[in-house]
Amino acid sequence: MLKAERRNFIMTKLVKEQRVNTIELAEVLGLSEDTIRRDLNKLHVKGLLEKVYGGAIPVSNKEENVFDIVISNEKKKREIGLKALSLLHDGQVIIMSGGTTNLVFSKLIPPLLKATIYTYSLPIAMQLSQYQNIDLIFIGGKMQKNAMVTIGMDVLQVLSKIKADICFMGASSINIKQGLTEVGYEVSIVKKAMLEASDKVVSMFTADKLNSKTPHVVCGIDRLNTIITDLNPDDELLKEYHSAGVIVL
Amino acid sequence: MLKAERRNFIMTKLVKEQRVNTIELAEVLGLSEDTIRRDLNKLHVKGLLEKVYGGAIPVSNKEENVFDIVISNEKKKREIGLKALSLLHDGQVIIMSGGTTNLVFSKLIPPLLKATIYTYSLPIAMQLSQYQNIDLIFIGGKMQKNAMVTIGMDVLQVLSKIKADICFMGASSINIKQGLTEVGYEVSIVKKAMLEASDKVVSMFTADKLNSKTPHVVCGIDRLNTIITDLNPDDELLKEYHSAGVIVL
DNA sequence: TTATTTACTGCAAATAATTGCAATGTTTTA
DNA sequence: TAAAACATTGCAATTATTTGCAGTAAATAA
Repeated sequence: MLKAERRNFIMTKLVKEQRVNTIELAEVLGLSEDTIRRDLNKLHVKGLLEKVYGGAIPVSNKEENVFDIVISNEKKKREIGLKALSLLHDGQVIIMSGGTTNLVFSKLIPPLLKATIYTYSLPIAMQLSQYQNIDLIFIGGKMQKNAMVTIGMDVLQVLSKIKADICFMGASSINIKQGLTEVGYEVSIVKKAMLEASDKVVSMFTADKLNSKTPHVVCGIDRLNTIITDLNPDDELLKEYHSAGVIVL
Repeated sequence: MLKAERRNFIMTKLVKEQRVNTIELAEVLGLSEDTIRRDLNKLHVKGLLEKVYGGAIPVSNKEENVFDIVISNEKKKREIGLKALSLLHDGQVIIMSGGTTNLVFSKLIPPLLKATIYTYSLPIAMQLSQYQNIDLIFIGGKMQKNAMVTIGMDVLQVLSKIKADICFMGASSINIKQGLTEVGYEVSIVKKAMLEASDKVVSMFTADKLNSKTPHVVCGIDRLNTIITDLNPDDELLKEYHSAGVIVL
């Protein structure tokens, strides 16, 4: 592990847990406490954290910035996104749902791809707005604040009027029996409309979502053309999905 | 393997794994570490990666992060925003245009304000999405990428159907004769629609926009109820506007 | 206060990076 | 075509960085 990686690891842990402990870090990283302390000192000098006796905490006066989106499991999500790139082609009409997996994917899109992309996620739209050859259409409506996506009638109405080649859909949970399920009712409705509007449906999610369930059904797995996870496609966990006729990447 | 190929290989691996290790690369490519280091140096000089002890990591893309919005004259814009706060009341229906002045204003809104806000700007929507008591409606449409706002028919259609109490409108340029003018045609059209949809129009801009002109007319100054700048309201520069019946804050 | 835990400092060993140099291969020029 | 100029690569010597350890200092807890 490179030093830079290690410092990243520390910062990520700090953001996630709002504190880090010197001894614990030394154990986890398999290094001496001295080294960890030196890292913490460097990060402190850079103003990235506040050192305290026993470890470190986030810098106190750092005002909460809505534009800093914390992505968990970013590495896994990047692997997923890289696999998904093979599904992109010039000229496609694409619908992208929200979620951090799709956000990571958005960052990996080839800079010169020519495509039309519909989305209803603010962060994804911001990310995609940097691509010069992409026609980007934001699906307006009432904002669901925590997820930063639009929901409701307006969204459904727009989706009912478009026809896309492919749809990249995040997932709260998936299992063989119920298929794709969502935490929120409104989001499940919107996702249903996305399905209807797309020829092909690709669902991307980290393996921890496999074989879990949330309240609102979106669709059975027979409705999915492709699923992409961070696992090897012939992992035991994915066997059932493959048998059910889903392409597993 | 050509040198160019090799460097491509390194860059690809770097993007995929977010790190490369000198020794590992030397093994994989069957070359000495020295050669790899020379490659990494070249790529570093070209700005394609960040060299660190033991290998390299991607260039810290903090600078080109779309989520980091650079705000010029932030201090002045904050002054303007603070003045504008007096115009906010619970229960209002508000339309907010884009621009960094409005973005700064958005950050200053009292956390508990109860209001309905329509906007067509991605950054402003992201900012406003943190307020729990604000009903936020994003006006969808085709994205204009540099400004990160939606434009076009869809936007006009939504605006034609709403009625707001107040509209906070940024400005490219303003002068006594032509009034408010814009750089882009599409944006000027959208702003006209905003005017029509609002009882009251407030325009906020830094003083450097005063007495300047851009190609596309939005409206005469008689159409503005209030203008807010970073100047003192009875500054000489604002006299004419005051005489024309505009409230100057 | 004392005991205990945590942090800092200098030092040495290990690891990595840089530099000059020579051998080899490639391109340009006469 | 041959010679010269240039580029690439690996090696060795030198230099720089990182790391853990030991001793000591500082902070916290009892």
